[in-house]
Amino acid sequence: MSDTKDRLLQTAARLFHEQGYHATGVATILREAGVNSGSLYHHFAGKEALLRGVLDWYLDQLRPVITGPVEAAESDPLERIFVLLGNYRAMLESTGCVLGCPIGNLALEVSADHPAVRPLIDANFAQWRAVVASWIDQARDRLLDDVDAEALALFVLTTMEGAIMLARARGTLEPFDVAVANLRRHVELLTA
Amino acid sequence: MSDTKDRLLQTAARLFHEQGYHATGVATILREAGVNSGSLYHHFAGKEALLRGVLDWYLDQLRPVITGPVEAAESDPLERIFVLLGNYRAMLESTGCVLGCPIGNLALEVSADHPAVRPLIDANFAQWRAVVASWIDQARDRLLDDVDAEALALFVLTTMEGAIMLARARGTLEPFDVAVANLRRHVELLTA
Amino acid sequence: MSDTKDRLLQTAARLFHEQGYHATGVATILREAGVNSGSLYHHFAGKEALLRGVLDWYLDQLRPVITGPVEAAESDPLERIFVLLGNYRAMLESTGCVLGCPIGNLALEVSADHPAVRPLIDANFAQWRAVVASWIDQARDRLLDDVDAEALALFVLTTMEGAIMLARARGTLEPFDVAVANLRRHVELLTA
Amino acid sequence: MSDTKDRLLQTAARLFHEQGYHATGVATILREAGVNSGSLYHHFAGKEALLRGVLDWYLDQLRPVITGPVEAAESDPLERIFVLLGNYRAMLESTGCVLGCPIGNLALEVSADHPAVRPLIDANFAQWRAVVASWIDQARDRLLDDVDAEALALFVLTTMEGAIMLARARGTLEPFDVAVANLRRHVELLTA
DNA sequence: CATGAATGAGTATTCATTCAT
DNA sequence: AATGAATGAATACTCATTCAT
Repeated sequence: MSDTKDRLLQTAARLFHEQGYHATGVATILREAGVNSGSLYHHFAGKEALLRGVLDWYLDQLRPVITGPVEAAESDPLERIFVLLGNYRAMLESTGCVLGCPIGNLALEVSADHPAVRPLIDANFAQWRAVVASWIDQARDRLLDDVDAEALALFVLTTMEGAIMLARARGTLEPFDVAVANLRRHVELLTA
Repeated sequence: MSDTKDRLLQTAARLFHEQGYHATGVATILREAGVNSGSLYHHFAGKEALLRGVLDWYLDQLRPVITGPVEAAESDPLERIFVLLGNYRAMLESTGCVLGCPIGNLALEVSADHPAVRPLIDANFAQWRAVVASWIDQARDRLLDDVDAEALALFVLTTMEGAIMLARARGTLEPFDVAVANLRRHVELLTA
Repeated sequence: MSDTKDRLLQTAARLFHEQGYHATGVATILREAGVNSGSLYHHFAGKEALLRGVLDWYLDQLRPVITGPVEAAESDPLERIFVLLGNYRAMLESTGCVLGCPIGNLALEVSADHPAVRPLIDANFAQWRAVVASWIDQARDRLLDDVDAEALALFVLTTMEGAIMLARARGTLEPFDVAVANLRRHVELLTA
Repeated sequence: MSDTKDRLLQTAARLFHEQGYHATGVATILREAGVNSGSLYHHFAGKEALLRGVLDWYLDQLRPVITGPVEAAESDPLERIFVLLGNYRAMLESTGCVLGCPIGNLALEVSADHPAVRPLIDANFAQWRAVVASWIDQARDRLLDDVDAEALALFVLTTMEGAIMLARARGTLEPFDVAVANLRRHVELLTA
């Protein structure tokens, strides 16, 4: 991948995360990436294609950057869930509860009117969920028999996305922490 | 409240919900409300003030329109939670999983760069949560002693917001239903 | 004159002086005067008519407020010129060289495209010049025979307006003081 | 310099001179220059930056276009002053006393609320004054010993700016001619 | 592949003014 | 005389995109 294209993707990813898709102008991406407008349209069909490129890139990064390190750092499969959530908490904390999950931000803003983008957002969610499901599956002998790993993984994801949303709205970590505490209680009840 | 102002609020509420805040142009609001540009700025200081008006209006509507009917239709306090979630499901279903919670849509898009709006989003979440907490509190003798009504109400909210987000991203109701099923299981475990 | 009309005139006079005619919006005048838009158009035909009202008011004020006090404070007719210029200097000084002669500000901005206003600006200049000419005339026996009082009065006025312009452009009183020093020298040469 | 940028500068210079800064809309400049709105903001940061560009351009033009021809046409240094003033008189005459000094017009309108512009206006005045001072300096042996070339040059400038202002307000050349006659008398007295 | 000028519809907002009450 | 909502053209400026070099 050319350096220019890479710089565009990283800059766009950051700005879409910080400001959202519509609030981020192409001119801002170009300026901050140090790229000319002509070059953007050489590498991407337009702003939406750049967004798709960003979501592809997130998908590639998910295992090596997001879930892989959690697996390396924590061997207990159920505990990995809470280490992962703790990492998102750390991002919220270090940014004053401004930056949460980049996919979640885009999901609500872009799903409705950009049909070509929605599958990529869904794919990111699906892979995140699949990794967490694999962890739960590894702990299936500690869980009640009727626990569905895929379903519980989705519940982890909805909790995280909802928790980030409320933490951003409040401007404090409290909603995030309360939501995660509820989730932990739920997992404990399922392991009783 | 004047007719013009009311029409602006209702039109803006609908468009912000359907398209998001940034993707909705003032010109579109004016055209669909049948209002001249000058009149908007007679009633509101600007687009952001209009958004604040919308969020104030949502707050006023919450009990009479959202939670009140649930209380009228269902007497079991815990079951009310699932009736309420069912109503959001119905909105998703009738719009092809496009329209979910109007507050949640705005929370992620606007929290970061519109500091004057964030408290109003938080207030909407807080009041929703307070009503649900009051229901849980009414059922406290059926719940484990250590259940915190406020905390559990927040968990209901994060589940709902996360569930709507995933249903919109997928374009189907499945994630919503799976999340709600998890939540129901959680409540059942707390009533054992 | 009604209180409302008076307040409009005084507020408009101040704002036109501070910001200029085009840069002052009617809405600002109304807000700062505490008057409704309907009332303005009851008393004046429009913004330009308000400006004409201001210029009429300046003309009324000229003798009682501008030149009268100079005559009361200084008996030497030639010295009165420099007392008068000193008063304009004081206004420049107390406003950081921002506010000079209100008529001069408007003359350049409005003469070209508001033909109904120009005669009023000219009348203000003419009356100012007439008063100064009367002072010079009182000192005619101390001046060279060929000194034309009207002509010299105009020279005083051009010096003052040019001096204010340069002081505003520089942001210091130096150009004003230098110009007045030149003028004093000129008067001295004419009294030799 | 690109053709587009040049056309913008020349058109803006003309319109700012004819109508003033605030009374000239960006749309008018664009229409008369035959330039698209986007292009203006490619070359200039905004309307004020365009004004700064105009003032820079005036500064560049001052010697080659304004004072240079005077030096070529008239060898007597003191007489050059009156040739220069005569050129401004010709501009007033050919435009029905509407167009005077483009810098003076802007000085009063823009000095107060556009701090970034003021130094450029001052620079134009300063350079004009410096050229005239150099002429006076060349005639220093014909002038009284205590004549300060810089101070007298400023007096020439204030006279000219004040004279143009009054000629525009009156709509005739008479105030200009009277002011210049006074100035000529002053110079004669200094050469006695 | 890069450059950067050009495009022109679109943005939110302000303008002076009118008018029904 | 006063009120304040309504009017809609005009304001300065930004948008994503195109294209000749």
